[in-house]
Amino acid sequence: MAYNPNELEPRWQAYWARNNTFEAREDPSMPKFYALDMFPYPSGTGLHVGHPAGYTASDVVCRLKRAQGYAVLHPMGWDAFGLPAEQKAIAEGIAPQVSTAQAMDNFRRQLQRLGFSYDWSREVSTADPGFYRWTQAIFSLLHRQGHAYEDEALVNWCPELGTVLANDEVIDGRSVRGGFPVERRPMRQWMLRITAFADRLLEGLGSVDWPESTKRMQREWIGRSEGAEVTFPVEGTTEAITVFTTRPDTLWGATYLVLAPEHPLVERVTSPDRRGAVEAYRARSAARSEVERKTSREKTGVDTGACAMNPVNGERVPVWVADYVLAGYGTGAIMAVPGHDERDWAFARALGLPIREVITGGDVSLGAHTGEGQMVNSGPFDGTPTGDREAVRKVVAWLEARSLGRGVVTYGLRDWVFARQRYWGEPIPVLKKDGTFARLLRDDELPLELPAVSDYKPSREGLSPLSKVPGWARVTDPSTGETLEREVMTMPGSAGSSWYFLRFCDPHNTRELCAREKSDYWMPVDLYVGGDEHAVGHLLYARMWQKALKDGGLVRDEEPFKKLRHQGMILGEAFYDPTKRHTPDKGLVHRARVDERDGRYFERETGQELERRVEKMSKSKGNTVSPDEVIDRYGADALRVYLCFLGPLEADKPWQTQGLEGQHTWLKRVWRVFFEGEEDLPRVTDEAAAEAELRALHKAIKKVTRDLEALALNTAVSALHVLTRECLSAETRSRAVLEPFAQLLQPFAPHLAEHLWAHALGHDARDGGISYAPWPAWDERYCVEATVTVGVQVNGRTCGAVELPLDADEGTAVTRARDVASVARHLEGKTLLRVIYKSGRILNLVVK
RNA sequence: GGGCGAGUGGCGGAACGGCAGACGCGCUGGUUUUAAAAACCGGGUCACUUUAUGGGUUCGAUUCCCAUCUCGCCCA
Repeated sequence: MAYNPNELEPRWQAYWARNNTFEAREDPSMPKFYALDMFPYPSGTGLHVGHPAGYTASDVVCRLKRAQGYAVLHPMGWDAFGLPAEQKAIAEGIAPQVSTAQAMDNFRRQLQRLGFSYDWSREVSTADPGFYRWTQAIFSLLHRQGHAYEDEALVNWCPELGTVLANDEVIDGRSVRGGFPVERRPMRQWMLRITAFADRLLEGLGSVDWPESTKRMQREWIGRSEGAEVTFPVEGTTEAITVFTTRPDTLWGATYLVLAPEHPLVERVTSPDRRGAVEAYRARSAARSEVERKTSREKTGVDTGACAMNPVNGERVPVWVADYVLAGYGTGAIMAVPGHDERDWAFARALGLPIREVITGGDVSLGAHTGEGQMVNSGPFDGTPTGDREAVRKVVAWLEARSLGRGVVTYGLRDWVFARQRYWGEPIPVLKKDGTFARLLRDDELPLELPAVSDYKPSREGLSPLSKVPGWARVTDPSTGETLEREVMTMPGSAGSSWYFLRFCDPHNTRELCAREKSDYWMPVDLYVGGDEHAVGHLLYARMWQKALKDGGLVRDEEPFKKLRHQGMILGEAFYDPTKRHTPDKGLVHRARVDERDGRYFERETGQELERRVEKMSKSKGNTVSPDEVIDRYGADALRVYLCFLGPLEADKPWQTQGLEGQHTWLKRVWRVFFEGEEDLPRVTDEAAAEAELRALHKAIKKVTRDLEALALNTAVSALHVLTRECLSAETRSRAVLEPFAQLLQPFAPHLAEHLWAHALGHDARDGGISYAPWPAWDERYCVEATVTVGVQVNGRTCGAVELPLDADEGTAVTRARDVASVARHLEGKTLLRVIYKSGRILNLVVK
């Protein structure tokens, strides 16, 4: 026989399951390692090969860590609530409970076929009442902490889906799922006060090992800006306009004020003769979307006829209304400093308003000067340099001393809309009386389970389907006998995922969401792997919950995820008919209808030549590859190795089936290192290994170990390729080399490694297999060579190489280099000016 | 418009500021075979003064700095 993954892999998977090989056990005497994958939404279409790309990386690291003596927690579960299952329920009448359970079974089966070392005894689903009972308990905690409140909020309302969507569920005014139009509409909502955590969310980023780009995105999302609120009295009235500015040092350059069209003062300050124009303008801007208003280059606005007084110098400044000012930011009103702000400058230019220089260093007649300089035309502050925000601090102190304004901090971050008008989510554990909050459910009333319903559509008014379940929506309070109503909104999809990592530490606890001793042992997550599309959503929400739970004494750590890495996407090929570029599907031709000839692609029926593009894998593009079909042909080990080998973890990588075949071929060669002949007789002997083999081995141990710790899986695999080649050409099949070889292989191709361990190396399967065999250590003596090839450069250009002892001195090196013909040629007739010699690296001869 | 990241053979990709192209795919010659596949052994890949382009720093730049172009992602 030969290497046969389809026979061998299921056997070892059964072996791991039978022996609970990957069960995580707390052991205070051992260092711990918690590796977490962002758990998937179990969709009906199953996994494609993009999913396991990240899972393989974390699994490889877990397998290394176990061998290195860590107690490893590596769990998997399901982000089971969500819109697709609900849409399916509306369309086909299949209960989400049923379709989700089926999808979970399929995902679990697919993941298990890949041989991931998950502790399946800790599997959780966010849609399981035993889980969401605690999601509800956390909501109650947040409510008690004052972080959950009801408010009218402008939300993204999608009439077609009958629900409110999060900002990241809306793109270009349409729903991400379904592409239906979305409108802004005020609605009563549950909100979570994530803004209360803004500073802690910023500070925490300083202590985590995350990609810089992700940290930056969170910082920008939080959008902290320091500035001042300054009040401008409106002439002839008792009203005053409060503006927010990040540049109080430019106050003396304010030549007009601008109110957002929605600002409540607009009505009260507008002079009678301007009322008509202002009303017309407000109506017009109400029809424009926020995005449109922010991006439009054309600056429009109308004069209200009112004048305000600049409190710092008593000047009269006109009050305008313009929609480049947004009601939701700051106070909804700005002081315009056209000399030093680009939008203000463009607006002033367009409408003929005065522009004044108050900071030197630019020419305000040509454009806004936004850089630093010295304050001028600024009364007592003339001559103050504006660098380092020192001028800002001085002006704020001056304003505060005269009660003209105060220093404030504003945030771009908005509170978190924490409610959906839909069925398939966690019920919010709240009872109401006559439509207003009565009380939270008590602990002994949880979980508040989702009732079965027959109709999954929202009501006409946009209320969740739960409102239509009479026996559920109205209840009698057992203690008081009062008739109360249940909250019929459910929680958003981001609820369960905001704390699931804690439940994995103690998944079966019926008394607490997670015992402190368990979370204190396992948390924080040592390695979190997932897509960068969650950079600001999930990763911010989860951090906020962690902080709230810490305040409640339920967890110890301020930050849940110590180290974060994003895996890139696996891209597939998609084919397009260039003549149909403007059709709705952009000329997409399904993979099954494409023929390849000489590296060109043609549509089978029509013969039309097609354009090949590498794009994200998706069902709709017909370019997905299922792990099942790959495993059937090549085995899970080959798939795992290929995913590791393809390229750096964070990079987007195109899938090529031929590349996968290459890794399958490599595993077959590994097989032949350990077995020979038709009968697969083990070749391992107890004879001593040759020096060359030991060198190859120890270099491989060193490279694989270091690369794995840096998550450079692709180069680690290439080191194993090299080791394989050395072993195949070696004279001996020494156990001293092959045993560590199998161990190095184990993280990548665990099934094959187990097989080699048991059948080629003769380990008793009752001893627990290869997973916990101590990771081999390398001996540096075998990693350094006695002689090295050193490149020789003349004037920085490489023109040859010499073989030198590692400790050769400069003189020897130069003498030897002169003997090399290609070097001598470059030296002919020149004088040697300088020699740069870095032992073992380079010899550079500078000549003239 | 702003921010970030990336441009290296036919392809995926390697290279602490030091011999560019490890490793793999593809291609190709051979051995074996009735033939093919598989397997094994070998080969170069005219990219060649060269890592998108132009400058700079340096004895030396794929690597560091500046500008330009192209692509991707995010924000607006």
